[in-house]
Amino acid sequence: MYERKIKEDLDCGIVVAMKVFGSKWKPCIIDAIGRGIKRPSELHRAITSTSARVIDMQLSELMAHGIVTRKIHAGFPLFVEYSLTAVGETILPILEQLNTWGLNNKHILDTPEENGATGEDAFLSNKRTPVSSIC
Amino acid sequence: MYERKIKEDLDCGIVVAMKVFGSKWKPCIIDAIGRGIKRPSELHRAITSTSARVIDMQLSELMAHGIVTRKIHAGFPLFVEYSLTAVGETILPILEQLNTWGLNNKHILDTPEENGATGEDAFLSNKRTPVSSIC
DNA sequence: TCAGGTACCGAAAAATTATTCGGTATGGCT
DNA sequence: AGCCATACCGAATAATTTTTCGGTACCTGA
Repeated sequence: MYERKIKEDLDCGIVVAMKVFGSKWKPCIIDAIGRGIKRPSELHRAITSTSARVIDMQLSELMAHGIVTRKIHAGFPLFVEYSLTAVGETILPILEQLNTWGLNNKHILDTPEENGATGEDAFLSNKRTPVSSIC
Repeated sequence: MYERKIKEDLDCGIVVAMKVFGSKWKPCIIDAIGRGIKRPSELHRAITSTSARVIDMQLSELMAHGIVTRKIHAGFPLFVEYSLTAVGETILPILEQLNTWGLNNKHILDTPEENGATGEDAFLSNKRTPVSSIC
């Protein structure tokens, strides 16, 4: 018989942030909306690494947490537009840092072996890649 | 019969960053080591929201990715000390931002219902909490 | 009425991640 | 030898997240 022994600690800001936008695709979706890709069909086309269903689900979670809002444009053609809330906007600079870090350090995931024990090599080889993500 | 249809896209820095330190406990571990909590037994005591096994496993992944190094102090008492590599250090400012964001917005996870559609209320109620996490 | 675009959702399966339990090994102390 | 503290690991299970498949519904123009 198993029984969960450990309760969550929501007093840690990092834990909170990871719960709100730390899933596999939410950062990419927030990033895309921040770049002006706002319609579901556009998002589905822009984020090709996952399925439309996933994007829809994550969008509704983001909406439930007040990160994005949904506006229905009636008329024709009927379409929907997601936008970042004021809170959602505050996530963008963090995503930019995450993206920069990832681009500068993507070699880490290249070869499972060969990790300079000191990390100095990796540090020196940083390229300071300009920011731009297309997940 | 299922068959994976979508391949990963490691050209997105955000995806890379999330893979390297985006798991449930890695940010807390990196944060703790950055604060000088370096011995496994210390980490186990400091991070009470998860088990020792998890911390050990995550540490070895962080080591494989060149984020931390392990030093064995022989003699008595024999003990182990983990330290951040130069690359690992570059993660700290990002964690600080994540923590600040989470502390400022933890109310988001409070009530599953009641989300101001605009997010303005949440924005105005931000407290700009000073940074400090004890996961 | 039918095709085509848009937006969405339910449910099952798969994949991933986290957790628990029960070990091993080393060295010092009594 | 027995006990304690340290550090670590294997394997089964649980929990969570992601993915797939197969739908519904609405509106328009042909």
